[in-house]
Amino acid sequence: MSLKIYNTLTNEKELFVPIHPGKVGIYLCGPTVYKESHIGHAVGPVIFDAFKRFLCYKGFKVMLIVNITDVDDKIIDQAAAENCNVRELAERITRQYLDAMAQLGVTGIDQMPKASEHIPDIINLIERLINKGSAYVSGGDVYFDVMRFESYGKLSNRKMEDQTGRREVLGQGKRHPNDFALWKSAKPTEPAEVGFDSPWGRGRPGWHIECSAMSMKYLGDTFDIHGGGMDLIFPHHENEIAQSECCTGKNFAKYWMHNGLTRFNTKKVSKSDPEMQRAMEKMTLSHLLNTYGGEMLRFFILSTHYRRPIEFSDTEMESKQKSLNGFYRLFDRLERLTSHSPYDEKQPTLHKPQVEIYPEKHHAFIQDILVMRNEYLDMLDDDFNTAGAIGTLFKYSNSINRFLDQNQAETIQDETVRFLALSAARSLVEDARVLGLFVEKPPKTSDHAPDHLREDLIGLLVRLRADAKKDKNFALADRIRNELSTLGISLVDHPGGTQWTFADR
RNA sequence: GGCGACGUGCCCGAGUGGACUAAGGGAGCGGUUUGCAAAACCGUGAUUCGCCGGUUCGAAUCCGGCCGUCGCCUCCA
Repeated sequence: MSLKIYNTLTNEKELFVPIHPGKVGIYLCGPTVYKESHIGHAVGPVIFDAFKRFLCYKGFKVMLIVNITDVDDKIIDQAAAENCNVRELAERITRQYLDAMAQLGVTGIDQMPKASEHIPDIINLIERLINKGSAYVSGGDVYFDVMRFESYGKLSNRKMEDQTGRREVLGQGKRHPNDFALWKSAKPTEPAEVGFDSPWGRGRPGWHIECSAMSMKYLGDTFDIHGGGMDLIFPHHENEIAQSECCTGKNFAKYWMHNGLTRFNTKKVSKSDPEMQRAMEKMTLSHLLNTYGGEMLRFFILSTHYRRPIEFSDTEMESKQKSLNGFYRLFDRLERLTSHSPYDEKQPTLHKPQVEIYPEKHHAFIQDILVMRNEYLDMLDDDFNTAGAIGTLFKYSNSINRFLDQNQAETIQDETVRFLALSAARSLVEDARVLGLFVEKPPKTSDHAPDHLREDLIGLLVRLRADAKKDKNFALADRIRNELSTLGISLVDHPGGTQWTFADR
């Protein structure tokens, strides 16, 4: 089966045919770095990282670009509020964002261009637009002239007439209310570090132009897929299309993929919504990664189809955590049985030609697994249905556990059964890795163990030893004292009880 | 006001014309197993997919209307 994806431009599921056979260029709109990133900012990168892995699995050579918008009004405002340097703020937030991406296993981004480092490209693009008559200078500002782009509104299905109903406000020096800034002149109150020299005086780029400049720089005038959150369709992506296509005279992106927005209490998670601000603490990436870990968050995001809204809540996170643990337990079970880990790439997966080498009574199980592999990949081919694909991963897990139970794998030493199950689990892991799941074995020790755990455990042993002494089981009592001693903990009995100390104290 | 999305069992969530007698997960209940517990496994749950009409041999799935929730039109992943 071949890949179909839903294209916002046509409002249809389309067969995916890359512009250049075998190669795919993807541009995803990244964050504006002015406040700590929240769960919503992880959705796009996780989905597109997983999508890239899937495309690579299918044999495409993929270039994935995610931008960082580090020149923007909001960064200036926030820096002023925090009384810090604009560049420093942007860099700090960017570092946090990159750290979160690493924890989420987002490894597929080839370039993360920053707006501030592409000012010449942006200026060049604006100049071309002015020369073509699609943009005009007004004071120190430059505006895009939407009347010059016939198909303005083709992405968001908006008609020009509809627009004027709500906001009649004709911006300072704008010819049409929908005209948007390509270049904004510097204001006297703004800090010096946010200004750049341009043919129109000192200033900085408008919001949409950096994405046009950077996407075309890295992927060419026309590229395969442009992605982002659904809230960007208008005006951001609409404006990107307008300015890019006016400039080059060519189609901009062939497919537009928009992910659903994350909600909390049915409302969109947003940095700028004051009501959301109060709940934001538990939705920042740093908090979520600390409490749940990267794989769990990734699993959570991919458990919903990308075009749907994700309903975030702690109870749902906990529910998902439990289901994810089921996979870990299965992997542990196989490791106990075979002394090999399903994470180990040297262990074989299940393949069709292998069927005959196993006894006939196991053929049904093998068939089962092979069917699931196909089902899994079919799901991903159908508009990248990761939710459905993860559903089949659960079926895999159930099937393997059942096979082990039925063959009493723990009590009957049947290496065929055990290693067949291991191979099946290896297939599961390999399939999951197409989405970037189960790439690495999670650490066994809990990072969240409280500091007092060590003391509590010693206390427990001391109490058990007291019970042993009461039962006159002095052999056990002495053993506990001796073994603790070799661990550097001395136990000293007093009439009132037992006192323990670390030997080095 | 304009544009758009969504409404599936207790919760989450796939399915978008026939294999749906609606996947899967979490919770619940009953069972197998177990010294006990946990885990695992088995069984159980929507005669029904917001409501009302229509198209069709056939609809959760297409069309129309209504209700509800949310998003965009100002900054947003």
